[in-house]
Amino acid sequence: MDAVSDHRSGCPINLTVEILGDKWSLLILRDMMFGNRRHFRDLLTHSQEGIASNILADRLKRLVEQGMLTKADDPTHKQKAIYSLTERSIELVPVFAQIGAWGSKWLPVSEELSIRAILLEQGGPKMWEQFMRELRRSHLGEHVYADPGEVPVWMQLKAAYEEVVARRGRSGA
Amino acid sequence: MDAVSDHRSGCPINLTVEILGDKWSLLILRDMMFGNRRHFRDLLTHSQEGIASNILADRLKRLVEQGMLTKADDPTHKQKAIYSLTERSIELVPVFAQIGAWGSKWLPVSEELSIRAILLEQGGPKMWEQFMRELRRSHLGEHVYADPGEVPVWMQLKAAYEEVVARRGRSGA
DNA sequence: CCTAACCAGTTGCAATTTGCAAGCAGTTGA
DNA sequence: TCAACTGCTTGCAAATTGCAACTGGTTAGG
Repeated sequence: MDAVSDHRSGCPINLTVEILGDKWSLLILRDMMFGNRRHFRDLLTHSQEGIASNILADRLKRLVEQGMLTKADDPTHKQKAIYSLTERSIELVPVFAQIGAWGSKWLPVSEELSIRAILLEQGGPKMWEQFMRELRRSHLGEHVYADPGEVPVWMQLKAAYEEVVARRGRSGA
Repeated sequence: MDAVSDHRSGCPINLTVEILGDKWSLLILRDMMFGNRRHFRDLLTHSQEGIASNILADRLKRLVEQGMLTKADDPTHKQKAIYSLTERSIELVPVFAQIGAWGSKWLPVSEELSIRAILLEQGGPKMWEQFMRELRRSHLGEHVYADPGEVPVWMQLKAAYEEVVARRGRSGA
């Protein structure tokens, strides 16, 4: 019944690794967060890295059990399930921002896939907070109204991505 | 020869996961960074989570290959190897800080193992930078002099940890 | 000099996890 | 009515993990 029971240790890094420390969980959350994917097939067929369906099913199940996601019926389709981020997974935004910044600096990233990470890094905690508010609205159904003067983060990220893709399409390979 | 060759995708999150996305790599870096461990035996026998020697050997090899660590002979002992962090692994400090903060908030951490994470979060980017300077000095041998007025971060973390341990020793279990 | 402890791993093996391809029952839209 | 789509499941080979024992060499103490 101890906080440590069933875990290798009570260290916050270790406990996080026990949940997210595999080759796929973080990528699924990334796709839900930044790619706006909410359905199984959507995650499966648009996966950049080519996740297998059995792995996806297993990870979704685990993430739901761990409180990182919730699963609900889609009212528009009897077979469809909608997966949503929870508050605890939404609060991974700063973690994603730092990992994205680190990866963009040190690893052989492709330009069109790293532009969003760079933008998110430059935006800083203020932009992260705004993005988390947007995620709460669409995933938790919170009726928070956005500042009418601000451009939604997801829209900024989308525009930046498409700008790079268009530019590369015109000139390079 | 492309940036994507040999990788599942050029996404910074994915590339980071390919390096650190397993149950042990991040913990080894954590122990080197925050536990000041530099030798194989040291990492093996003081591992909170009980890593096996073959896994440790494999991960150290991989981390060296990936440029996250360097390995050198210890001049005081012919059989000893000294492992050091590199600039790229030192720059994971903000990532550790965010993960530690997230884990401390959402997971069943033990108080004595999370106090350092909380302190590092409260310290913010300024403290992270100072800590990275300290790591550069001891792992990269850089001759950067610390501001004489500031208490080293590792010392602050150590003091906070010991304070919790002492307090819990007196009262609780 | 002898010996026990210490050094960084290695080896063998069983159990678990992964990745791939194919398949499934039910649902929907044309 | 039927093809396409829904979220998975199954079977199986390959890779990875975890455990325990072991290795060849080094060093400190008596």
